[in-house]
Amino acid sequence: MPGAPPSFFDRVYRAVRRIPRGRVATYGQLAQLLGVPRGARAVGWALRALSPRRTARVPWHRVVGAGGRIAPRAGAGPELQRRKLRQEGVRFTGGRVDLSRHGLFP
DNA sequence: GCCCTGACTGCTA
DNA sequence: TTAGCAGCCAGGG
Repeated sequence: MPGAPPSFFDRVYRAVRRIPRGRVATYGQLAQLLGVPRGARAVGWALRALSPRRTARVPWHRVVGAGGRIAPRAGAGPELQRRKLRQEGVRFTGGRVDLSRHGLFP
């Protein structure tokens, strides 16, 4: 809706929804896409503010930490996130996502 | 308008 | 390899 500038939250959600199935992006990458290279923390803050309703629409599980590490403080639990990613065909190596294969920017 | 919090990141010991 | 610290950004009280 023009005239209503999307807040930082909406931008984060939109960027997350752009992540194709079977791919993952890091907080830093998302922040960079939003024009805030060092706003990884802000991205985490936005995802944390996700409402249960939004959680079903936003593939939050496709967002991982630097190096493909699963955020240890994931709201729904790192196990659930890892499980969802595996269901999408994402491979884990040593408990980390292989960004070389599934990264948004391989 | 100030202070605190937070699902991060990178460096150093 | 693991642990701790400081820096960065945005929202809420």
